[in-house]
Amino acid sequence: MKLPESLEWALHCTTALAQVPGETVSTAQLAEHFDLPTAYLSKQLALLVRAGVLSGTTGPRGGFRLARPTSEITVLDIVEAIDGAGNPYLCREIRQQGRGALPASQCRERCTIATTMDRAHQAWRDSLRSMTVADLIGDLPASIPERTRRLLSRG
Amino acid sequence: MKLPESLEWALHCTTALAQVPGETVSTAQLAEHFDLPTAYLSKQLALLVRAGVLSGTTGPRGGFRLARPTSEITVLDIVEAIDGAGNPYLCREIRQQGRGALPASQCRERCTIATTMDRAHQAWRDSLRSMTVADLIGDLPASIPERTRRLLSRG
DNA sequence: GGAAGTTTACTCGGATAGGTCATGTCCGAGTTGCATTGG
DNA sequence: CCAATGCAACTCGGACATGACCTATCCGAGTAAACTTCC
Repeated sequence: MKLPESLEWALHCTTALAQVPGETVSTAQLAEHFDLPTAYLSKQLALLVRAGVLSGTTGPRGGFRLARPTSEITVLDIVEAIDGAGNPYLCREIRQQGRGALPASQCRERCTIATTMDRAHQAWRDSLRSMTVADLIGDLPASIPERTRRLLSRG
Repeated sequence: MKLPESLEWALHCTTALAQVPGETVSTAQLAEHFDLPTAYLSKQLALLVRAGVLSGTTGPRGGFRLARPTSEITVLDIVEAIDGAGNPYLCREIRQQGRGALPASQCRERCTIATTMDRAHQAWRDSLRSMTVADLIGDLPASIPERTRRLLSRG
C-alpha cells in the first residue's frame, strides 16, 4: 500500500493557498515554490478543482484559490481528491471460489474479514476528516504565513 | 492506494488454517481450496512464516499451521506480513525544497501534515490490531469449520 | 480619447513514454517421511 | 524382524515475464486580461 507522492504536493499546495487568502496563484508559481514538475503538478491541481477543493480561473493573473473556507476543507477531502475514495482492500469473494466454495446462501452477509477491513478504513477516514486546513495552518508561527504571502503574491 | 490482492488470500488462508487445529495443510491444498495460483500463493505463505504467523514444515505430510493460538494473531499481523509495516504516506519534506524552502531551524519538529497522516495510519493499525483470528472465526456458524475440516484434512 | 481587434498569459485536456511494483510462472535446492531392500 | 538405503512429496528461494499504475513530458485548444491600433 502506498499513497502517491503527489498527495504531499496537493496537501502542501492547499495549505500554501490557505496562507494567501483572496490571491490567485498559478501552477508555475506553486511548482517553483516547492520545486515540482509543473506539468504533472497541473494534473493534480485539476483533480483538486474537480473535487471542489480549489477553484481555477483562466487567463492572465489567473490561477488557483481555495473554493471554500479553510475550516470547511478537511484533509480527507484532499486525500480522496488525489487518491480516490475507494477502500484499499477489495474483497473479491474468494470464499465463493474453488473446492471450498461456500454456497450463495451462506454468503448473503458480508464476509467478516471484509467488514474488519472496512472498519479500519473508516477509522482512517474519520481521523483524516477530523483535521481541517484551518487546523493545519493554525499551529504555525505567524512568520510563516507572512513569508508565504510575500513569496506567492504577484504585485 | 491499494492493498495487494494476495492479502485477501493470506487472510482467508489463515482463517482456514485456524479451522483445522493441529493439522498441517499444504500450499497446493490451500490453492485448490480457494482456486488460487499455487506458485504465487506459496510466496505469500512464506511471508506469513517469516512474520511468525504460520510455521511451515517440509517433507511429505508437511505444510503450514498456525504458529500461535488464534487469539494471539491479530489481523494487523497478517496485513503487515503481506504489505509491510510502513506508513503509506511518505513525507519527503518538500517544505525544505524550492523557492519557498523553509530554513532547517524551522523544521526541527515534524511537519503538521505528516503528523496528521501518521495519526490516521495509527488509527487504522489500532482498528486492525483489535481484531484477532479467533474473533474472525468466532462468529461463524458451527457448520462452516466442520466443513472446512472435512475438506482440508488428509486422511 | 474610446472602441475594436490583436497579442499575451494562463488553464485545461489528451496523447505518450518510462519506472516501479504487484502478479504470475518456472525451476532447482534442500528437507523429511515413506517404501524398499538387504542382513 | 530390523536397519540402511533409495524414492517421493513437499517447502523454500531465486530468476524471469507480464501488466497496471504512478510519474513525467509535450502539445494543442480554449479563455480572459492587457495591449495595440484605428477612427
